[in-house]
Amino acid sequence: MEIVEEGPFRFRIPREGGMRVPGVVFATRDLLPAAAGDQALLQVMNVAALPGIVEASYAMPDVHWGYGFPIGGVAATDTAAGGVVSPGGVGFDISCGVRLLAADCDRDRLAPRLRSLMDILGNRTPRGPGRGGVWHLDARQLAEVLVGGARYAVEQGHGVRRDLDRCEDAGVLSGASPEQVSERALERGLGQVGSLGSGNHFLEVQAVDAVYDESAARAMGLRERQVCVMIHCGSRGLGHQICTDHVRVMDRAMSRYGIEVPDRQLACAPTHSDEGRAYFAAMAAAANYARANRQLLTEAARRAFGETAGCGLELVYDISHNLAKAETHDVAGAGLDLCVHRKGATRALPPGHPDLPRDLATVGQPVLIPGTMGTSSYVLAGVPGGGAWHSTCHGAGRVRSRHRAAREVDGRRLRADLEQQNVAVRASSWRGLAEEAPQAYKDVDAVVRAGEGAGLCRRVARLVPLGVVKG
DNA sequence: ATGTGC
Repeated sequence: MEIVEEGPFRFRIPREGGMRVPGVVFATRDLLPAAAGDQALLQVMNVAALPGIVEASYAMPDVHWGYGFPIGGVAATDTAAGGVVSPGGVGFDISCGVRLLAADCDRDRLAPRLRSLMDILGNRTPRGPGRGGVWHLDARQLAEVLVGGARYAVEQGHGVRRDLDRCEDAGVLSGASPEQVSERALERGLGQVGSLGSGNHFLEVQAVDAVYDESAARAMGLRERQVCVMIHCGSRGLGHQICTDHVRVMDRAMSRYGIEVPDRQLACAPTHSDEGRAYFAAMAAAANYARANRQLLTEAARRAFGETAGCGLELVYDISHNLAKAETHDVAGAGLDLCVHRKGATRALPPGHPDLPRDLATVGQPVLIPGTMGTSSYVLAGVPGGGAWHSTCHGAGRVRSRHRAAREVDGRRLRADLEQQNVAVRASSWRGLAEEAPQAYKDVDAVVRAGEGAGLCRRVARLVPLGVVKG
């Protein structure tokens, strides 16, 4: 394959074969996927063949191999021109995302209480595969969660109104219908609201370690040495089942629409088709589930902080990095209705965008980047003119498979190393911990520098871990 | 990511 360095932080994969648009990768040479067997750039090319794709098949600096679409991929299709929606462009963990809470205390004040706080968070945070959640629902309430998201959770007393002001879409994605969610998905989701899951999901107690933009940080409620909580989780078994169900339906339907894709994992259907609309309605339901999930974990963290440290936690922002959204964008002077897939990529609205919370209108949207255990996480902001439909990276990006990381790293040893660095670790399995070792990931500092260099976002603050509750 | 599989 041909890849052309177009400028700093920007590579181009010219059109060939069935590609309808070029590929554009925002990265440095060092960040390009290089691991043996990593087909991410081939996947960027495959995505470029989707019906209705507009401008380019984009990849963010943390791009790596995924199911059909690369993780770190962004693709928009023109809905009026037969553009498609593809479950593989969202990912199995629908609306997986990050929420950042800012404590009204500094790290020095928390230090003497940190261990007992971590014990309580560790004991009370449901996590690991298949385990239950903190909110026990009946079927009727689950349907309300699927339609109402974090807003329903807050209405039921799990949070405060201001939380919703600081959620993407005010905590609820419209267009969700529980009727499009299978019985099996509902069963899997029933007992998991308020749970982390496993893999790279976590709840971290962090401290603000550096501030790059003082006024933006202040507007977001952040200052040096302040304690924060970062929650990274998604829609659990419910979202996974929805993805599985709709991939199957679309795989069978594609030929009826005359759609051919280079990889079956890119199964898709026109956004206006029955299959496309059904997926969108189910995807929105999973997105609302994920938002309620993060809202319930927020309330659990607030109780733990209140009891042990007498601290409150204010929501900075809640943003998804696995979602397809209906958005209108200016393309060659005309407003087009697009279906924007972001898979392992984060929306980054620029200052002045009408969808921003009023008090962040001049700042831009907070973008939350979870780093790797023991390294940094970042708060970024959207910038004017941001490319790739106002999108940027979502995390460090994996460079070694789970399998290889588990083979090379000893989980107990990793925990001891982290504790040595004063990071308290509450793991759920040694293997799971090993799979998430820092050496399995790209350098998150380099990833966010590349995002900034490519004009996709700007850095606001860096956060370092004090303690991690690992999924 | 996932009751780590069809």
